[in-house]
Amino acid sequence: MPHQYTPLEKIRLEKIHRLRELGLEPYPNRAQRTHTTAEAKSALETAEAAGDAAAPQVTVAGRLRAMRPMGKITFAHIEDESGRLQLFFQANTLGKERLKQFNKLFDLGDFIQASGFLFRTRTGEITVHVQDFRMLAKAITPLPPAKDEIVDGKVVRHAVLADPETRYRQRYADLAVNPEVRDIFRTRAHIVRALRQFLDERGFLEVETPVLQPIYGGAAARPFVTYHNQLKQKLYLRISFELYLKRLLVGMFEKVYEIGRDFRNEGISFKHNPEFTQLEFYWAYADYLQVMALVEEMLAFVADQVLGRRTLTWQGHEIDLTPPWRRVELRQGVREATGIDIAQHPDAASLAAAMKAQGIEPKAGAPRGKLIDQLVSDFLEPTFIQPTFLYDYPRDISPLAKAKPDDPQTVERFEGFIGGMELCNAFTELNDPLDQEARFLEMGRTYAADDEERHPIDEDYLRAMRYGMPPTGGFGMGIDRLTMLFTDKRSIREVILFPHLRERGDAEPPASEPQQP
RNA sequence: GGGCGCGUAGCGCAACGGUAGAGCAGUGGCCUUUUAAGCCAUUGGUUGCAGGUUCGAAUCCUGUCGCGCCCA
Repeated sequence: MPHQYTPLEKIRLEKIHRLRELGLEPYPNRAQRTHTTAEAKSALETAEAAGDAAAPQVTVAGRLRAMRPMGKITFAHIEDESGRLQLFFQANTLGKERLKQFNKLFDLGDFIQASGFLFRTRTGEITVHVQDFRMLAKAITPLPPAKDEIVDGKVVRHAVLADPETRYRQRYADLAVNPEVRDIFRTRAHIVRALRQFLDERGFLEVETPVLQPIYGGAAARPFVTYHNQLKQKLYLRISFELYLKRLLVGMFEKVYEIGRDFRNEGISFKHNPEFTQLEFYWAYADYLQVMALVEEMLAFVADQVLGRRTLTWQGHEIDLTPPWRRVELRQGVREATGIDIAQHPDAASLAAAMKAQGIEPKAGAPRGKLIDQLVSDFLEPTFIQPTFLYDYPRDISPLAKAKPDDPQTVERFEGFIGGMELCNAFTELNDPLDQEARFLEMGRTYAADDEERHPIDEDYLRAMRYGMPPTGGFGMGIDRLTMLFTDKRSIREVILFPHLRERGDAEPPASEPQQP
């Protein structure tokens, strides 16, 4: 269905028509910007500092964000990515007709260009005395008006776009009127840059592995399924990179990492988006304790780079990322929190009975590992506000981790928590192909055929393991959640540019449905 | 998946059973140092959608769609 223009939009369409009648192209191909608004301001400050008599001449460009026509003069503000700048339009300089064109045919939200000399107004604000101006791109739809008022030095925003649904569905409008939202994504980029720098400096090689995989694995999650028409082959969008990155260790790379998108066909919540960004690295000849030390160093480095300090405030909590982080052994942590010693309960039935005895309702039909997972999620995770490593996990929820030499029921694995949120997961990688095969088979028996976390066996991965993989420490971390911590956001949707929402009735249906397997 | 809440003009909101409103934005006018500029006038609504109760529904009820929060 074609767009129905609103009355406000129709007025602007009419203005486009009038601009063209006047020979003023509302969508010219090129701009002539000489200075960003920030550069223009510093140009004047530099000239003033040098005692320069001549005012700097600039051409600036940006979105019109405020207009104050006052008879024979008009004040306006434009905004570009570097900030805002005031423009001064005067009938004496431009002529009455040109001023009227600006007042009548230019609207808030339009991209414009203005040329002139810089000066300071009576109040001292750096301003362009406009000698020429032109439309760069006419906005037909009015942006939600966001007026800022400075009260006691604080910016008070009036009537800003705040509805979360509109903000996520029309992120472009959100970004256009809410500069602090743009800052979130600058921080996010900075975090990723710092992670790359840290790993690159330590000899890690950045690689790219398949997103489309014939067999999914490496995590406990349901995949998205797609289909290659010509190969007549079912493919899965990856749920993790793990099995491919470890194949690279077989291939003699010793330190590899990948930053990319994982896809999990699961519920959407304030901390889950169906596609999310993950960092995984694998480090040959290292174990999970070395990985632990590297990780706390890495996050302290990121904090230094991004925040310039090692503490951050998240949802009212002062969080200190300075190493070393608190370390909690899982068995001991569970025992202290619940009074249950999981080592005394080697099977699900026994553990479930112990939980009931403590007044905890065990998840029906869950295997032992999932019951332990339940205890961790309910009793430990929420208490891990300061950075905490929880280590030594039960074997049966960790099919890719290596058992402890003295305790075959427990694997060398840790998870990192901050702000009560799981942030990362790591282990000494299982590199014994026979044990790995046994684990896969074990998973197949333990999990019901319809369990979403039951995985098909990746025979090619086992083949790779049989060629030999060195002892290795591996690591995975959610970049989205890390960004939430660094930007003090409670919802993952605030740190993803275009989060997934349920389809609205007004969406255009695709020309043809994608082919289904 | 369950519970609670929200959906009113482009935006942020009011009206909570009795004529749908004010502000900002818009439109017309006045205004040569403003900055939520000001002043005068003015346009704009199938109150998410579909039913029901009622003399009368934005308001109460049911369903539905979307979003948010809490829980699983």
